[in-house]
Amino acid sequence: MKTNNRCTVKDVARVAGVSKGTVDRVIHNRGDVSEESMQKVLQAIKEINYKPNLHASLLASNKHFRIAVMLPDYKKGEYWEVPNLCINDIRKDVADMNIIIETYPYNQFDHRSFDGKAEEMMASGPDAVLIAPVFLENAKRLTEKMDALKIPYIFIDLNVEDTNYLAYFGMPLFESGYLGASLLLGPGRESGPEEIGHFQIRRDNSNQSSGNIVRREGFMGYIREKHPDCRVYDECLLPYDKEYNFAVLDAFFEKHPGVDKLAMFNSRAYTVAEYLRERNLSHKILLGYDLLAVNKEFLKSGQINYLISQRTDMQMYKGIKALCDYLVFSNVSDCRDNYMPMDILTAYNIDYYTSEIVVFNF
Amino acid sequence: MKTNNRCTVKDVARVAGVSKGTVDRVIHNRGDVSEESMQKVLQAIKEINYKPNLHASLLASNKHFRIAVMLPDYKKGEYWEVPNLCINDIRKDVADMNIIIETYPYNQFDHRSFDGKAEEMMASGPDAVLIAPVFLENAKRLTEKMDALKIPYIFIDLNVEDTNYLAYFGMPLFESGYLGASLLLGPGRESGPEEIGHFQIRRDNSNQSSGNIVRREGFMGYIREKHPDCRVYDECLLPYDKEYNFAVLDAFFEKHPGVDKLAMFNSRAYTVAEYLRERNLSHKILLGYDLLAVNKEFLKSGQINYLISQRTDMQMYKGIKALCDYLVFSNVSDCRDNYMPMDILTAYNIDYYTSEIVVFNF
DNA sequence: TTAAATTCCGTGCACGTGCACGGATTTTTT
DNA sequence: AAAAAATCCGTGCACGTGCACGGAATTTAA
Repeated sequence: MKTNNRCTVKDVARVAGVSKGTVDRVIHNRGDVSEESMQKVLQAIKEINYKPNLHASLLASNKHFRIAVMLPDYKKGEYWEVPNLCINDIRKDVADMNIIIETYPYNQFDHRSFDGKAEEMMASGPDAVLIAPVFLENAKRLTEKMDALKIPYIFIDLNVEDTNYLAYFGMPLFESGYLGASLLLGPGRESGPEEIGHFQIRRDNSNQSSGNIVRREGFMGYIREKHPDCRVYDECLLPYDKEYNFAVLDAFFEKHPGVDKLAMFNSRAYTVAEYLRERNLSHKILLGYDLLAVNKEFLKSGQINYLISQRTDMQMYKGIKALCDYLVFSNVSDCRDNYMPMDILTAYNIDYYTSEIVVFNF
Repeated sequence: MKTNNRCTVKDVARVAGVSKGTVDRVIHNRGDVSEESMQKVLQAIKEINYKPNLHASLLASNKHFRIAVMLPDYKKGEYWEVPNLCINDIRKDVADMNIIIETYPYNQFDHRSFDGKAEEMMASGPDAVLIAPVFLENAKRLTEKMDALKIPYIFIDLNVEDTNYLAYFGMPLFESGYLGASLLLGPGRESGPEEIGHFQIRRDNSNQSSGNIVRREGFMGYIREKHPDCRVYDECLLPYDKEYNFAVLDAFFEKHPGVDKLAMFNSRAYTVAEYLRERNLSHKILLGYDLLAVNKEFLKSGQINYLISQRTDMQMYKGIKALCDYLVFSNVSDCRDNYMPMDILTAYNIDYYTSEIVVFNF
């Protein structure tokens, strides 16, 4: 416990032989400074390695930044629950830094809902925006308005190409499919034919971006490269119709009794896991994505063998952090497209898969 | 961008009908306050939901906390390199919070070095200490001195039982062995005999804590439970003697030609990986621990199939954060023993295994 | 040569909290 | 009853930066 001795504007002023007002004008290049004084001040700053005191600065300039967040709304246990819930934590974490977060949740199945919330959001006049752009076209239209007003924005989870986004944080989709195949087939596998089942969920809205297609490409890429004699059978399920799905799966396994390895490229692996449990087919290996609570249960009970996950809360934190850096310091990260780690989860490491976030602002 | 309107001590004073000095005395319960005023102030604080302004506080009480860090010194590419290097980042990240980090690196092969650095460290009079206690006995003796001076301390990576540590951050060793076995044997394996090789590194200093023994127990636990007809053969290597090790391995595989799955419970899987490459034995499955640069290379080239890793930098961040919370707010986390996630790394997700740290303090 | 405009710069207050000092009131002692 | 002690509390300055105001010095206009 000792006392501070970092140098201040007053020190800079003394060294430069000017007043602290002049130093201030130089630092915030606010004009009204002669070239001579400017050079003296810059020299002094460098000489004594002056760094502004964040606390004094934040205290004196008593301003708040407002960040708007547009995420899909959610039902309990669904994919978007975690990012939504973690907003509250983030809010607390950045409150001390004079940053206010406002949310504009939209219906992920209704693009008009997105447009409505976007309008509402723009009307509030935010300083920066974070968006999960489920509706690519609508999001793209929104970017044009933000560009016009010079409001910086960041994409989460999905990316909208050819826009002026400040940064993007998400999973590498192709690679996550590739990784999935490598897990399902395992290392040291002798070559030879093998049958694999792939179940997708039918989508009705073609405007929605579908990362699953890219994942499947990655998956097939691995198989083509490493085990070209493997065969993948696709089948289509429905989001919530258990009876229908069970019938489809019964038919599928009757037709393909040799299929022991199963993959799903969305977050609904629990659908098939439920089937495997009820039909006593636990020997089949099932791979899924995203750590929903129900997926976690099936992972622990053995119906799901691998889950590939990313820390969705981390996307949020990194996104907000990037916006803060931009707003407060005009810092733009050198890396626009940021891919999150792909975490491999099994029954034996899932219990220790806790939050990795460290926030140092008290 | 709008202006702040959070309430201040002045507001509390007004509501409570006292002066801000009295409010201050209540907040820091520094005595000299009548029971009556105390109650009025507490009531007022609750009523208007007063939260102190961190920046004003940090600015006014111009004090610095000093945290001492005792880690093993390292050679490039070794296990302790990452924690050591990340200290510099942490230092920057906490500098704005009036926290100074001082390091006392010791020789991890010489317990007298530990004692010497410990003495030096204690002489400097730190406010808190973070320790990686490679030498359990020596660390234990150090804790007694720190207890006497009421200096809080935290353990990293290894834990010293029966001490008053504030918190511990590390990998769950037993479970990491259990997980390793589950990966090596894979899901959906039919029961039947199988031979597994385990290579340890000879240690000469019994005072050094050895997590590897616990890891092996976890490994064997899985095999006993799930695949009791598997057989594990142990073999002993030396840290740096390539010629000796190759001879040992040659003999081992001549004796046990059926062994195709290999495990090492320390960070030196690269030793065996090098052998496998030179002898063209890439079909054997090798499991190791800890993401050294050289292990990463062998992972990508296929000689190592699985690495189980933890984010060692995260240990450091969480440890320092816990100390900060204690020093600044007297906050003690409800959880003393904190186990880090066990990350499964393969050739196909390693490239995206980047730092997950988000620091919000600017 | 004087007045007006321009350029440049110093002064001083505000932000909200920590803390030292000393004053006012009450209680205890002699 | 007077003096001493103890208890309680208000005032005011300091922390380092942001920013507004106005003054001094210089240049331009009249």
